[in-house]
Amino acid sequence: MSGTRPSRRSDTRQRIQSVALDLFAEQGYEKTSLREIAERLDVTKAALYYHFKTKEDILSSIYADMTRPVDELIGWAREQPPTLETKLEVLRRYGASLGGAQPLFRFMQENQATLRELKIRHSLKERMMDLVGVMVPPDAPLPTRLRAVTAFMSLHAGVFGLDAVGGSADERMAASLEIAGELITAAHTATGAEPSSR
Amino acid sequence: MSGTRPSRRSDTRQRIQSVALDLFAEQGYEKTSLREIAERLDVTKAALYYHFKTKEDILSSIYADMTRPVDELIGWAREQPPTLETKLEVLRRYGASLGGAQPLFRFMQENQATLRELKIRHSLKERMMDLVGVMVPPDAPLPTRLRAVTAFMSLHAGVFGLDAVGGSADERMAASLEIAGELITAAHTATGAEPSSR
DNA sequence: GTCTATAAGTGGATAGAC
DNA sequence: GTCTATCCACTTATAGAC
Repeated sequence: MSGTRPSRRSDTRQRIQSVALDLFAEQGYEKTSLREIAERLDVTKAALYYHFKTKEDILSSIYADMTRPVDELIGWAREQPPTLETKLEVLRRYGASLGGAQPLFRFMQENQATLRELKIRHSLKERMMDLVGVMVPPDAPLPTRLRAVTAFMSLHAGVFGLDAVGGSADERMAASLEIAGELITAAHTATGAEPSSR
Repeated sequence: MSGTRPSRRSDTRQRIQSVALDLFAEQGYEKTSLREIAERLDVTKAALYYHFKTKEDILSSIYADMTRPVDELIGWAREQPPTLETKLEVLRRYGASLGGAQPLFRFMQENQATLRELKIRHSLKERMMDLVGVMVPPDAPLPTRLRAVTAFMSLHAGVFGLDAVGGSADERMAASLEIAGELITAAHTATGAEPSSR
């Protein structure tokens, strides 16, 4: 190897992403100005424009970089046999992904109105439906599909937005996984995979 | 009665609220300008300022006027005996409230970041916890409390944001109530009210 | 009760020097 | 790769006429 790759490209780009995400998550996208981002980095607005074409471009790049794990999870899940065990594993991995990209997911959940207007795949809904597709067949009855949706919402609830309910982050995650597991189990058996004692 | 009350006060105030809510829900709070609201009503910005002190004041007034039913529901629920039947009735009534003030609740769900900064009781979380307090005792274990939270989230999911899951609004509401009912039933029996066949 | 006019400021974005 | 300087559209909000 002839060195550590000539293009470390300066880490400014990543520092911008990091600071921008913090501010976006804290105050919302619209209320965060480029001036504010630049100030916190001790550079000027014009410097931002060297690295990113527009404000929206900053957000898009963060989004693309951080959602890869979830996309990989969806890809992985589609290759597995649709057993209950697979589905429970998806829940566990998804929960872990949420933890890893917490500020981004929190931002996405709290700024849906903004994201709807931007050209970013607004992901919350779309990815959710991809995941639901892994959990239950597309022709499953409505309550069954909704059960799957609710399972993922329970995970989201456990990871952010529920400090009010108390407990540590780990405890909340464990509790969420328990509830999500019950919902998916109910949905799974309802699809006729293994008729339960009903 | 000496007439229909002197102060109809001009319905302009209400028309402003109505148009503003539409736009807020459609585009988000920050992206909606007073000019836009005024234009759609064929009045000028200054006219808005006659009826409301600030932009935020418009939103506050909408909020106050439309969330009364939920506050009343919480009040009602607190006077009832905490039976399972009471709790299921709370779910039904809450679902109906959501339907009645759909644009507002959708707005609140999609603009959490904005609401956090405004001086409005951001209600989504606070009201949710009030309702949870009706459903399970404050000292209930974490998974039990989280089950109650998830039940309300399921109702929200059924009312808005889930066109992707298919079905009519009525069908989604019925399915949501079913799932929410299951979660609350589990939480209820878990608190020792009536040990189930477990 | 609604208007015109304008204040005072912020936003995103660009040109061009260094 | 980062800066200075600037543009201009647009924002909330106010003063005061009608």
